[in-house]
Amino acid sequence: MAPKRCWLLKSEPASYSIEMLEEDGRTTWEGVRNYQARNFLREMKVGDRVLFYHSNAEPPGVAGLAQVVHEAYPDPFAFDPASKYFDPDSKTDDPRWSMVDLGFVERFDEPVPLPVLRADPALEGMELLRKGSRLSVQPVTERQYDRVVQLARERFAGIPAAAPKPRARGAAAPKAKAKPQAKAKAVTKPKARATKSAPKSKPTRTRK
DNA sequence: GCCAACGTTGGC
DNA sequence: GCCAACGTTGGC
Repeated sequence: MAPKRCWLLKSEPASYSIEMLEEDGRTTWEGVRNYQARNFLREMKVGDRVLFYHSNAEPPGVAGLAQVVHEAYPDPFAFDPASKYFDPDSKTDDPRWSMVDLGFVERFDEPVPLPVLRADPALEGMELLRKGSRLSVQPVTERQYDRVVQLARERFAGIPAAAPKPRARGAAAPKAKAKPQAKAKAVTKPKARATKSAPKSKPTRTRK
């Protein structure tokens, strides 16, 4: 089996939050209208792990985990003139935009805020932390992924950089527990924001 | 609300 | 192909 990759996806919680994903169990990730982000979507494989990031939130931060449950396929919203994701230049015989399906994995008890990510030396170089980084779909290394998860656990436990628990020789490494996958109900709800190449339709602004 | 950073568009 | 104008993202 191909090794699983790790990603970070941004969403405005007012548009689509980790809480909504938890409730839905799974969702479609339409609406990405940026070529670089699209290309990353197309690289995704079922089982890839996803950091679910809340942008334009207070505070912005990684709010939980998801996983890829369906690889990339043409984004039909690009063909729908009524959709805010409509792109008249995307033809059905040559779809320009792609989307994936995401499954809920876990909602952090508390999001890991952006300033905490920035302050962590282990996350130096992470795309999200680059000045001016706007990419809504971005790869992260496994090391970065694991570190963010660790930060989430530590913060809620209220302990500083915990020393690893001693483990009996030969004992299996503890697995990060994932909450049971909620029932797979298909939802169709625009949420991923991205640069519009389509002339109409503004993404929902969440505040100002 | 401000604005830096970035992507896209279109005139030339 | 250049690049100015414009629109968007998203932290602050």
